[in-house]
Amino acid sequence: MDKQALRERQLDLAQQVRIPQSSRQDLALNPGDWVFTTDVQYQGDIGAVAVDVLRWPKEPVGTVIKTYEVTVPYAPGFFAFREGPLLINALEDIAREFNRYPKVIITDGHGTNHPRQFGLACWLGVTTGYPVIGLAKDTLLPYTGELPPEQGAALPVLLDEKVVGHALRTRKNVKPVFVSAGHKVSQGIALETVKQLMGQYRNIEPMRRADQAARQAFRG
DNA sequence: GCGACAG
DNA sequence: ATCTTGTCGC
Ligand SMILES: [Mg+2]
Repeated sequence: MDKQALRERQLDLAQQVRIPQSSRQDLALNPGDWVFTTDVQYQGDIGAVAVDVLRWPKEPVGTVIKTYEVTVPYAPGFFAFREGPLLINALEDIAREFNRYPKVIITDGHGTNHPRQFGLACWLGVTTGYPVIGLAKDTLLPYTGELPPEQGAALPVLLDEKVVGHALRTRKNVKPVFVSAGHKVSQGIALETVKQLMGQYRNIEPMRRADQAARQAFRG
């Protein structure tokens, strides 16, 4: 598939994305709910997927590591087609081996903060039906305004006057991360959920663990 | 045309 | 993302 065909595929699938407008249909996390956070490390054509499992709001349960072959090259704006299938594999393996299913998933990559409002978190949500939140360290779209230096400060990211995500300062005086809804969660709840997972570092706690674990897969 | 880009 | 340990600075 060429770029234009992939763009059309994204625009088509984007029709299936559901971002709740009323709190009635929004994500509601209760104590003990399962939250999965994913990250992937790449080495050649191998991808090591790490899935951090936690019970809301703060109890780390463990991290699962799985490796799969990677067949799709990276291209900005089309990241979902590369990383998405690996995440599906990992979720299927976890379901089979541990009989465990997430209430929400947090991905290392954007949701609606995307030129066609269809980043990795949207793709994963539409593909699986799970609520998904996108979390990335850089943004393709600009945010305007002066982001206060304090931890917890946030500013919206706009696309055609629509809020498609937020810049969130997870640590004082450090470059923000970017939070956006992927599927079945509002921008506001996505932001609040990530805020509650902030720790001492720029990366939220579960993403740090996933990053660390995936990295570990290629060492010893 | 320039620039610049999730992982 | 990867190549990669110690070192510099807030
Ligand atoms: Mg990553």
